[in-house]
Amino acid sequence: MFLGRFAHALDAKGRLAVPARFREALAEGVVLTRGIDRCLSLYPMAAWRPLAEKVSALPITDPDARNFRRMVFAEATDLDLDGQGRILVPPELRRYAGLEREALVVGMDTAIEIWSPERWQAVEEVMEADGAEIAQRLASLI
Amino acid sequence: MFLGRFAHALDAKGRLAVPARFREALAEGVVLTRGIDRCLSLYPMAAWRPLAEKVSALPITDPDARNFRRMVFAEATDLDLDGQGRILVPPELRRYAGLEREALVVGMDTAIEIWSPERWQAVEEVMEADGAEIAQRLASLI
DNA sequence: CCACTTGTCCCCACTTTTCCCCACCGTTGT
DNA sequence: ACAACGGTGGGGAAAAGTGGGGACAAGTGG
Repeated sequence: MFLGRFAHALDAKGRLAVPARFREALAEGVVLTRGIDRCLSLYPMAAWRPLAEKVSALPITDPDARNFRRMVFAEATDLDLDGQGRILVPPELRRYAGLEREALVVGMDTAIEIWSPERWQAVEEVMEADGAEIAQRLASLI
Repeated sequence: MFLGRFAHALDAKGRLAVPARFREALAEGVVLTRGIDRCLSLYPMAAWRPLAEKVSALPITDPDARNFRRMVFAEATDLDLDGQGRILVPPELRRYAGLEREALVVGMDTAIEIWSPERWQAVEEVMEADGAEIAQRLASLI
């Protein structure tokens, strides 16, 4: 269970420290991939497998499904934490998420998201302004 | 589990280095063949067998099935990696996929695809433009 | 049947990148 | 105040990618 938001630095090599309290759940390996809304998603291996299997099962006869699979798997990377509990974020993913010197590591219960501070702030502002409305609209889904 | 996208050079002899992290899963031999959408597909032998059996089982009475079968098997090659972990891409397949100096080796979970950079970019552009819609449409299949 | 040409494969060497390890520093909690 | 833990930074060893030379085998023509 991942909770909380942590500001960590990306060093010159593109490494990012995972909060110590998350590490135990990630010891079996992780998959880092593009998230929606220009953030990155980090899945523990156990959570990634069922997701990957669903995508793999999409009909190969459907051109859109083929391309969708390509985007999901081509941009994903399987990693292990290094001895210091860090992950290496590939340059392509760094660019996608707009990460430079600083990054926010955000617990999302079953997975982890990684945000550039600027983009995160934009999300926060939206929620601050329209949070009540948004919650109301989602009421039917819960 | 094959993940990620790697740019590697085809040398003058038509050899292509397979990313080191993929090699272990390919040690038992591989089959290289035409993929859909003008890329090449590289299957570990263990994944190829059931696929070949499915294609073989297609009804011989159907003209499309006959042609599909020819396309799959006639251009397929079974290979082993050389000492450096490379495969030799036959000229005919190189031409089919439009490969020249550079190639992208793309993990697709259960298999590997090989793309010319130009064609891959075209796929990326489609997904950038319509990715959100496509994802939404496919959501119903997942 | 033999010589020659062509293409394949194996091996070695070089360059670049990756990753592993160690050391430092700040913060937290005792 | 001190110890321990978590985060940050960098140097060096090992591996990966690339290129080319030479041996071998197969196919072709005389």
